[in-house]
Amino acid sequence: MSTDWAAHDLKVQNHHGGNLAATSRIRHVLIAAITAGDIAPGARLKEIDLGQQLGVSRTPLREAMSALKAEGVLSIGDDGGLRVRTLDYQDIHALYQLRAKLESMAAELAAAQASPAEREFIAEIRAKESILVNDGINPATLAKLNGQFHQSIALASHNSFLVETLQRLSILMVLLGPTAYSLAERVREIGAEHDAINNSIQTHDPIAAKQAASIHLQNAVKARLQLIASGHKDNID
Amino acid sequence: MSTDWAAHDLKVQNHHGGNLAATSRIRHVLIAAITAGDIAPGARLKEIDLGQQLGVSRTPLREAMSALKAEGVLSIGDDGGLRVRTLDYQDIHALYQLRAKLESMAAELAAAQASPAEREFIAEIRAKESILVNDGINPATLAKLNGQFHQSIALASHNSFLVETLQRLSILMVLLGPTAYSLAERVREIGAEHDAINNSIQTHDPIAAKQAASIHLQNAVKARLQLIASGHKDNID
DNA sequence: TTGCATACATTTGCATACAATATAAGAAAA
DNA sequence: TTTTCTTATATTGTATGCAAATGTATGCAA
Repeated sequence: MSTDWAAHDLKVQNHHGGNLAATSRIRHVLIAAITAGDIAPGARLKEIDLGQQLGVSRTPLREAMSALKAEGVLSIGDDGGLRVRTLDYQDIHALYQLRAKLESMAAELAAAQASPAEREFIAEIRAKESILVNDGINPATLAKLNGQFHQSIALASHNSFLVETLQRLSILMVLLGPTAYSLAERVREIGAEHDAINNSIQTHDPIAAKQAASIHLQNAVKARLQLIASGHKDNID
Repeated sequence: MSTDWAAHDLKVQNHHGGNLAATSRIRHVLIAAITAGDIAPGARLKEIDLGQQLGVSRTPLREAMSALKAEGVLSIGDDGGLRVRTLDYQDIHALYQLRAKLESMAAELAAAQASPAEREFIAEIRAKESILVNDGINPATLAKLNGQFHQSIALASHNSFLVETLQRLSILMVLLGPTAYSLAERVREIGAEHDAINNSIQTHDPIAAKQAASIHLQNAVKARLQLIASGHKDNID
């Protein structure tokens, strides 16, 4: 395996005082590496190797892994070693099923009680996304914007635990493989579905929003299953 | 503050191989201490003191705290110190709102697709609970059985992420204070509500199960708010 | 060849030591 | 008295070393 994925650094987003450096950074780097496919699900993470590649000692590394284990990203395999969690067919269904329920709940609540500023914010993200789609921007950018769209809706639900939970589930999505706004066809569909959600929110229609989000996720899992079946491998919404 | 809560030990429930000793144990002890009210929300956790009381060094302690932070039980306060998370009025609403959605989802799925064995298991727990209620058993035992009831339903949903998420939320419930099956009146109501859920599951009626679970949680939050208003302090379902 | 046992190597778990940073207290100057 | 600078102390962050546990390989015997 190449060792260059340690290059997944990023400005340490330490807004006020938090756990500035290592532990938090390691967590992000590991997630990034998994997202990029540099570390595959099932791969065993050995503390010493990992520490050397990341340039940190085992102590903060273990803390990061402890957190990731709690989040369900890592798990202890049959051999006792810590591994990247693997999702089987049933897990994929379960994950999407739960996300569908929660995303539609978020959309419903957002449509009912988002503030004007929040509605505008959601609309702006959707507009940006729409433009980028037409420009044929790279998948990674679209995936990021997609995440922002969903998160802005979650935030507008004004339910912090819903936000946390969806955040957690979206991290688990990386276990399905690299994101794939690479299928032009599906990209268009996603745009239309996002539009439906956004419109419902803008018109204060909770029922429609809930419905639209539900359909969106239903199509997402369908697309995912197609990808799996075709062995094509790639992550969609 | 008394230091005797370190006595919250417990047989190391290490069924196959897990993290037998310190890190895992610390996590449980801390949760138990918070549940019992020995450590109040908002309290700052200082590594050295804590380590001495628990008889462990800071390293495993930090790992446990790192995990609890990821789970949302602990959070970093304004001063940068790690504290037990405090829930404000809105948080309580949000927590119950999310639980309501997920518990009803679990009940719905369980009613639709639980195996015969799973249905029997759920019914047995309910029966046990019913007997204990009539015997006037202590609140702690009832709370434990209540947890088993809800968990057995979650498991019967056959959605592992739903199980994980509900598990996580139920841990956060400890932040609301000590459990309170101490209100005789509410105990009876809970029994009736559990019966409704159980019956719907036994008769394979997903819609009724969903409805019953939803009502159950709605009443739970109402009871909780009453407790808060009366300053009576005590945890209900 | 298969099963088992023992020895070896690897890896994790924990503790201690060290470093850096934040906090509080106190003294000096305005 | 108030403010600020300094110093001391408390607390968290990181590294390393050691011990225990666990997986793995090798060899022997059936």
